[in-house]
Amino acid sequence: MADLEDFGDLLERNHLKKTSTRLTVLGILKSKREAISQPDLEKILGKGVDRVTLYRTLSTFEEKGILHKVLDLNGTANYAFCSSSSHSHKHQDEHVHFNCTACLTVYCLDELKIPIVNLPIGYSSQSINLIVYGICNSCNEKATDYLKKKNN
Amino acid sequence: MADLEDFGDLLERNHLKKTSTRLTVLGILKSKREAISQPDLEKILGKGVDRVTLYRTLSTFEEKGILHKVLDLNGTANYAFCSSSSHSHKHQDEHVHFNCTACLTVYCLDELKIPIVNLPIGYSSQSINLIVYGICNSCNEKATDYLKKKNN
DNA sequence: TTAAGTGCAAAATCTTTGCAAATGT
DNA sequence: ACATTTGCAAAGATTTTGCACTTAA
Repeated sequence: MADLEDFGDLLERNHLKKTSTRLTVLGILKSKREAISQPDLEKILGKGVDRVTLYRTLSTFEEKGILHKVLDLNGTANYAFCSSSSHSHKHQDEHVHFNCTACLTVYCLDELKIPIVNLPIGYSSQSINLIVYGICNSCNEKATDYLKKKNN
Repeated sequence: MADLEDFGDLLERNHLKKTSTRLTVLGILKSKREAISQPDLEKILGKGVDRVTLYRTLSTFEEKGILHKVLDLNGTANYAFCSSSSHSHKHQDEHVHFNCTACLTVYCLDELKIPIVNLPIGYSSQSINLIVYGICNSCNEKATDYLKKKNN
């Protein structure tokens, strides 16, 4: 699998050492299109990885622009792989996020770009965050299935 | 001042008792167009108001749709008066927020409505949150003044 | 009077810090 | 070998809970 190689490159480019925690975290996040919270990552990783290390790993990745942070409904930080992370050092994640209020998953809708906002005079923009709260595809389907069953 | 009366009405309409903490908090938030964090409110209120009561006051107000919660850069909850709070029970705050990365103030840009987002099939929206990070008018002016002084 | 709201103490979470030991280059 | 990263313990910060007391209606 070339992915591990890619992660190695990615870490190297960012002057970070290629440690197992870092590779694992990148692997998990790359494989999903969801943003995952620190507590959830902790569950996935099991107790092989120290919580503090995870905190540090995530904030390092965020500083380097490898991951971006999305705050969900509760203000919990969720992390997702930056599709543009290979391009630059800059923290740019100008796509829409979707937070399902049923399953709490945070989706990165990479294809949906954030429209331009005309700020009042004197205000200058550094970055933008647009998050839509609602019911995701999967939860909507579950609800539909449930109703079907009920009516049969 | 008719405001206190208004707050009384507002509380009554929401089946909440007219207590001094609630009136004070509403007064503070109504007078600003900024969203204020729990710690900042606590500072303003002084130790006359218990921290726990403040937490409960804010979350009650949010549930009732009297205040809306905006998460700033750090994921800290900031609360602002809902301009539409008089209309309905629904939590609708579809305007843009601005979080200054210099002074950390969260502004409600009520006049800036959030553009419509076309979600992928199967996703349904309940509410939307758009927050722009950057430098606010006041901080930009301070920077300009500083440069002027420096060059004279 | 009495249900709702408050204040205090204490628990539960969440996040950061300091430092010695381990690890990648 | 040496700077970086990790793990642990502990501190700090934030938020919630339980319960007796108080207050608005």
